[in-house]
Amino acid sequence: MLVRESPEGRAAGRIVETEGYVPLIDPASHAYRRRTNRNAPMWGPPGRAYVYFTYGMHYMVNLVTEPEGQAAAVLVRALEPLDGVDLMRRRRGVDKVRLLCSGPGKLCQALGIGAALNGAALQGPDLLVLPGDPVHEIVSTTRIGITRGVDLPWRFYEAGSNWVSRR
DNA sequence: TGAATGATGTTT
DNA sequence: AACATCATTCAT
Repeated sequence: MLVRESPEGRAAGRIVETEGYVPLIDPASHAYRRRTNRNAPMWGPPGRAYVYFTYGMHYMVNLVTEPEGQAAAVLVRALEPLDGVDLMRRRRGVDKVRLLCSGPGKLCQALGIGAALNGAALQGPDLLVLPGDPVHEIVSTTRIGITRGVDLPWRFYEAGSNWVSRR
């Protein structure tokens, strides 16, 4: 479960879809080659967020998972909205709950995650990752929206979930 | 229900 | 020039 605390209130959801990105062997990873200014948080200590801006209008949030220097991260692609649904609606300008967090750009907008949270602690005042209801059956597929590393089966989602980015 | 497309700014 | 996307539009 991913919790976002802000002055506007709390918004939270259960993580139901992710993608893995690793350095050196994964051509789709921002950290494929080396440390750059943008991907620096991926190379840092685990337990922090890597937030980046893409397509001129969307933020994406990753959870840095491996020890310093290893640059692996998990992209959060979809949440099952649990808390602060009305706040999410306001931020998204959308009514249907199904559309609030069913994509990496959508959930960042719904939770108010932007550049200010790049490098933020995942056990901090603004972001919090907690155990949620367990995911019992996980499906793995190839990743979405990439042009390299297309055969690596590193997208994972909860079987039968209504909240993932593709039905 | 699905394919095509434009929006928009940073990175390489 | 590409990009870890989304909402809208137009076609089936």
